[in-house]
Amino acid sequence: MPVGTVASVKGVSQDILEDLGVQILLGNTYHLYLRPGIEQVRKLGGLHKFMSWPRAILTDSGGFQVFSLNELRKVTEDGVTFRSHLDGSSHVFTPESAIAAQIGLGADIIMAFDECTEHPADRARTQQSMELTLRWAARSKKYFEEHKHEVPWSSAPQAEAEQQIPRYARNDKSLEGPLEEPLEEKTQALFGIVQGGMDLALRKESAERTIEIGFPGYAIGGLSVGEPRTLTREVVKSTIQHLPTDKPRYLMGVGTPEEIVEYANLGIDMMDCVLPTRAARHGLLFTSEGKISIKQARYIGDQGPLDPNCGCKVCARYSRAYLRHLYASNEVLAQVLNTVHNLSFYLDLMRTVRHSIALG
RNA sequence: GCACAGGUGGGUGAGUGGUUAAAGCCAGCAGACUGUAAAUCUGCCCCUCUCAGGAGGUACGAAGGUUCGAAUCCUUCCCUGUGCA
Repeated sequence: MPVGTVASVKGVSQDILEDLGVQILLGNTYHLYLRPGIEQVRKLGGLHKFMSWPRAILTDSGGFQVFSLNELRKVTEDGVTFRSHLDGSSHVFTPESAIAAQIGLGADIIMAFDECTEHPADRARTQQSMELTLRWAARSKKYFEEHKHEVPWSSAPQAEAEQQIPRYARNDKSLEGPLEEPLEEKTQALFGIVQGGMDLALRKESAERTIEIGFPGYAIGGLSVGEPRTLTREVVKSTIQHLPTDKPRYLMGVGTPEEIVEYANLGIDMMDCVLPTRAARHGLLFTSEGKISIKQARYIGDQGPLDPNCGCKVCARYSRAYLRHLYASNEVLAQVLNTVHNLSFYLDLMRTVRHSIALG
């Protein structure tokens, strides 16, 4: 899932994303809540319509932002008080308001409001944080069940609503990949999030108790927060065993090309990461032959394609020398082309993974 | 020719007697980036050694001088800009 935090995958337009075969995008409740505002998006017909994205969207609840904004926040039992990174104004998110916001945005998949436990954290702190996330998960679900029919597209006039119905509910055959039976109810899907830090026992407990609350999909959160990568893998490998195989299992916030293959191999169904898009903007490109820092002087006269084994439009058309020049010249086009390539590389990789799974 | 204003490291531009190999910015080089406060951030960026902490050399237009000590003060010269002839 490419990340489009503010209803924009930085550097590329929606038609490019469609051409790349992107099936689902990530958006962020926190950012959209601050600007342009949930009510504004709702009035404009929901996030799909607002950003003109006909396929699926997943919104993150804002739990992670609260974590990353760490000097600007205050966590209590009820929720989180934080200050806007835009203007310093004070706001409160609770499980209820985070879900209400996500209903207002109308994404296909929405996330329970969680606390992303910082790393490192001792066992007591990790457990206390995990317990809080569990209580918030129950509150998230309760609020969602009571309000899930209020999404913009479900309350819109029929014709318009049909257009805005998310892809998974529409059973859109034009998209690649096997499709399951359409859901009976045309509502959003609220996923729970497993926490528990780096403590495997707590991870197990968090998984079991989150399952007890009951969600149509489960995420593993609280990773990629500064821990060594080997530890991330260990926690995922252990945690996933406690999650049902007949529900989507979503690992939040990873990873490198090597890692996403590894995690898929462990059974992870969904992943999101800013890495391909951010790295692209910073001149770091992923190729079949490893990472390439296109800003390096060695590429100044390199007439070859970025990745000879890549079929993307950038590799088909432009040389490394040109891409380096665009980057060095600070051209916006560098960001566009680099992002197109990195996303293309990631999506190709995932297609290969799906193909491999299909082949057993 | 005269009168002002200037000449600082690849560029720009601070510094106007010692704590200055000389701020900042740009360019250049390298690195980081993993549920996006990120077109961002970090390091290097005169030369030579280095046990990486440092050591030595050269340097603020040129040449002389004053001084314990000069990019900073003085003299002459060269050059640039502007104005007047």
